Amino acid sequence: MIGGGGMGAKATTVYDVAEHAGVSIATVSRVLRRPGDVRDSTRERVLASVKALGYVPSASARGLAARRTGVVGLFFPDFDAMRETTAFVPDRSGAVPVVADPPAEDATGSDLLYFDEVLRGAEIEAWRNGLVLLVGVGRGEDSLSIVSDIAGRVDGLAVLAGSVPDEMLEHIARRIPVVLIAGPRRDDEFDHVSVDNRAGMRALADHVFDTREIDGVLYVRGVASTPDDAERFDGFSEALSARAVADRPGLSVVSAEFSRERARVIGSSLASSGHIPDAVICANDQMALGILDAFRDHGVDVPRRVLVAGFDGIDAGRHSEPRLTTVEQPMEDLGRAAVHVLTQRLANPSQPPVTLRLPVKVLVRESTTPGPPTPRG
Amino acid sequence: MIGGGGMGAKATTVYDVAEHAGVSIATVSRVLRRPGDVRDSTRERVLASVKALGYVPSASARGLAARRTGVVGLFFPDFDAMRETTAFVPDRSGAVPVVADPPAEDATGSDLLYFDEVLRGAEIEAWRNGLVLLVGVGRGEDSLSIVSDIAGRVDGLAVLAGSVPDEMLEHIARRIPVVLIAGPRRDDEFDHVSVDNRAGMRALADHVFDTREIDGVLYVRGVASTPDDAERFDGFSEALSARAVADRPGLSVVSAEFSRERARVIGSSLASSGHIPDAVICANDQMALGILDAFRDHGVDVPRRVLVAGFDGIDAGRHSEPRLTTVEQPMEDLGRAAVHVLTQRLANPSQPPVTLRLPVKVLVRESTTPGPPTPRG
DNA sequence: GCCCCAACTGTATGCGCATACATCCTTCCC
DNA sequence: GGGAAGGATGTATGCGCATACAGTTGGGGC
Repeated sequence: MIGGGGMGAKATTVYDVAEHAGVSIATVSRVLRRPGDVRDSTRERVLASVKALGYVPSASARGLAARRTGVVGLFFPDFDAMRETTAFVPDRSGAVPVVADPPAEDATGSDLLYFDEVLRGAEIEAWRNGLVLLVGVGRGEDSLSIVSDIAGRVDGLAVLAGSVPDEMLEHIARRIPVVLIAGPRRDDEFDHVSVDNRAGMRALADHVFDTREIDGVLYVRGVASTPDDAERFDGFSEALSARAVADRPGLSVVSAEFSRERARVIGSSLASSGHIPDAVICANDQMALGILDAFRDHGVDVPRRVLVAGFDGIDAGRHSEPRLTTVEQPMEDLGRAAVHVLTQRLANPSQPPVTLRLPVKVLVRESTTPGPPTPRG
Repeated sequence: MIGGGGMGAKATTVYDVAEHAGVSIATVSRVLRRPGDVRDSTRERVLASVKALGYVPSASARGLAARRTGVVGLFFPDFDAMRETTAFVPDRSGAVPVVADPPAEDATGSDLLYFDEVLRGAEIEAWRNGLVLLVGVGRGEDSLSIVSDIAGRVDGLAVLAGSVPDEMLEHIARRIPVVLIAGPRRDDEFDHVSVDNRAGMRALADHVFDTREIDGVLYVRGVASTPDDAERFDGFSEALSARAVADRPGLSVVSAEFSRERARVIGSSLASSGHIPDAVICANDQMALGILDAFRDHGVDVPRRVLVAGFDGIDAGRHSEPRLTTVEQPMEDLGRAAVHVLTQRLANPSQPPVTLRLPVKVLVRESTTPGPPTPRG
């Protein structure tokens, strides 16, 4: 029986293959690990036995003996954690519903897409180095045991900064190399990979201020305790103070905690109070989209009445009306860079801590481009 | 030194912890595996040593001893394989480019997004079962060794149907359970998880034919050798033959191999020849988008002159002009179902092969909705 | 005060493979 | 044809943990 997989009859091992091929287990092992060390005729005989017996080497045993697993881990929190608490129940109904699907603005929760790209990059770079990628998603209180579990399975671990307490990171780092993704440069011994939040926001703000005369600007912060938010705000402040006092815009700052909905509320009260600034710059795209939502609802013309810009380069920003000017982060490269740094450290454990700053790019779109609107399509 | 991770000084083991805590390794193991079996005072002492020494259990050793890894694998091919052959080279330039980002139709290559959702579902279901997810992406000729490698690391493997030769699957299945995703019901011993392609396309075609009088219809196939394509075509044929001969549309069939570009070429020649059917139904969204591209270029009005529909529910179809009517596949549920089935089989290896058919949904959008165009935004 | 049982803890072993080292077999050269 | 230098293969061991089983301890009942 083919589908019986591994249970019941125990899986075949090197010993089985060795006996079947009439060689020692060392030879079997060599055929699989360093085929060149084995005579052609022997190798073929062993491979025939491997096929005949359906032999697949146990990575556990291999990892134990070789003291390395060939796996790198990627860990990030699931901001959307509470979404799926239900057990999976197969639905066997046969009817196919036919429903109208009216145009709607993009759903939120695009954080996951963010990770998807990082993950893809990590997988690519892992593959290029002959490694396999293990993904771990932290959910609530289990997070700690999950990271630890994963740490035991891999040769190196990439962790989204802030998703794991420092204490745990240090614990893990005593066993394997750890690289932090999207974290700030900190005064620690970890390797880091991140984007240049400060320079990106600086460039974005400069662009907005250069587009036309801005008397008042609103900066919408995210969660102030996060490094990303802090760095972006620094970049913004820098742009502001770089301008001559004469044409330096008046500044208001408010926080919407990276939430589209909260930003929408803020935008609404702004619009209905009539105190609309000349530009709104947000620490991420979700909040910028929330601002756009509110302004559209209140008939506030973007970009003619007010310029709006975000940060991240999420997909939804390419489909909004108007399309959103933003700072594009190289998500996939973040993932690649993380694994890249891990392999470097694995190859050379004693090298000093590395910090990679990936460059970003300002994408100018209609939300900060006054003038004749670009025709769609 | 914290960042030194695992190299050089060898990682701490149960033996170290046991000695530090003044107990035997069995007790250390029990503290981690079945805390209830150990006296409170002992447990606390051991845990203190674990923390003090930075102990993280080796999953390799654990897996070897316990004969299970606690990992499930997900394997799929990278259709976009040749994209990233370059090594990752960190870019350290400090300048932030500011570039205009004109509206553009979505890039292709959305296949990956397809997998992203499956992956997410698989991860969720794995987590719910106390498992970890290992992802493998097949690329070219390495694919075979990659699958085999992964098979050695996991307790069960979910594989996208068609991405691995049957021979290899059977080989692997002698060691661990294998579930095929999106494959057809076949006469084999594997477990299967797929969507109801036939019923979905049947419902889609019925919808199109019911929308208004269709005299001539073009069906655009994908790669005819794939099960998905075959099942969808069956569903389409079924819808056709279910109609009274009197109002059964004339049929043309052509293949664009699931490619947007090829479909665009087909659409162009159609438009310039003047032989435009009343409806075009495509075996996937990418091809439907290609048709839309061509018709737009040639000024053919969709949906007034011709109805167009696709299959898959990819994101780009929600942003096209007009938006694309399609059959939405529950990608995430596919991933969840696959892992669900795996856990079932792991729990009960002797159960008969399972086939799960997930329901689909027809999303009716403007590409098949004649009448006043829905205002955007 | 003694015995028995339950709750703990320790000892010993094997999981399946990689690999250092020993052994045996070829070739090749003088 | 003898021997040396590799080349090919076999032998023995340990990787770190889970666990069956043996051993120890502490109470409780009589």
